[in-house]
Amino acid sequence: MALPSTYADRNCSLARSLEIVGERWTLLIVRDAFFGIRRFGDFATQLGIPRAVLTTRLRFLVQEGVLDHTDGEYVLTAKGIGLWPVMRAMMAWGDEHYSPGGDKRTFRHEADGGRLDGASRCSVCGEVVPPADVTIEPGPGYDPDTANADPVSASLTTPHRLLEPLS
Amino acid sequence: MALPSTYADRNCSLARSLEIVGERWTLLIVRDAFFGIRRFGDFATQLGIPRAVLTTRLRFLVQEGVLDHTDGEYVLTAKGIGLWPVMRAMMAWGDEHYSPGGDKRTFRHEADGGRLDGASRCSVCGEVVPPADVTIEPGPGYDPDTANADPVSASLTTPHRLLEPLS
DNA sequence: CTGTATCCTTAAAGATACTG
DNA sequence: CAGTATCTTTAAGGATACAG
Repeated sequence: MALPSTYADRNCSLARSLEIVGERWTLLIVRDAFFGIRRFGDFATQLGIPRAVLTTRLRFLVQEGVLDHTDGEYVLTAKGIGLWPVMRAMMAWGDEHYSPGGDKRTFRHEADGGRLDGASRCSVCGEVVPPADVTIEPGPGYDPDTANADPVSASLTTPHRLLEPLS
Repeated sequence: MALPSTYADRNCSLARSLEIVGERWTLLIVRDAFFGIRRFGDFATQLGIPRAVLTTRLRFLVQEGVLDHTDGEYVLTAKGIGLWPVMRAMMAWGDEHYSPGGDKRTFRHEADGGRLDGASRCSVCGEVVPPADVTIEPGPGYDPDTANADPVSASLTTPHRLLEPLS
């Protein structure tokens, strides 16, 4: 077979995680879920992912307990929210090495307005802040010119709290 | 085209990172580099990756400045070492949700023997420990039965310091 | 031991149209 | 708006052989 679903080395938790979220598109779907996207069509337009592929990915994430599917909405479960440190670590690395103008997005501790570092530690209170208490806004490196023009993307770049559905 | 090299949304540092390390096998190659593998043949046998694919991946990682290729050895650059938080976050998520017997591997602060959490924070001194000061050993959830039998894998499971070449 | 080079096969991406 | 259904194309897995 060409693309077996399993990496040879299952005795490693990295390989195991990659079997769940290592496929193409998957982490971008999870990211959008953190940013407030919940509906099939919104994922599709925001990501530009083929709808058939999106169907497969969403179904798999629901099956694995990363997303919950109720009333046509896909919402992160506690297990899915547990992926936040992964997202942040990847974003921080990308910002550091591929975004000379500064971070693409700024995350803040809603309670005190402190900036969060790559490990979600607040610059004001020093605590690690869970995603439910985090707000997102465009960062200094965000480039409006290369952003998508659709309404969904526009909602995404409006400052708001993580995990809350888009208005 | 089926698998273009670029995600639509480049205005996101996560998407940008995934363009570099989001391809199949790539993060496992980086993991093995952290664990001390440096030679083409060792990557190939440890991962069971087709040699042609390995060639492509290594070349790309060198081109992107994640690996340095000198004297037939592939070694992580500072930029590559910067991926450690990503690796750890993914391992921690996998351990939590897919390794009921406990963590597959234990990471310790070599200086004081403290255990490191998913953010590489030491349980003894409380500091975030860089990979060069970290030792790796099999964790409680490590299953020797499902481990590879080859000498390379055996070296990997022997307690040792990260980034040091295998003996 | 480090790669390249074939050749075959298949999963899955992309594009587009369509159904409930 | 949610999701299927086709159809074409391609990356990459698997096997194997070979060159420096």
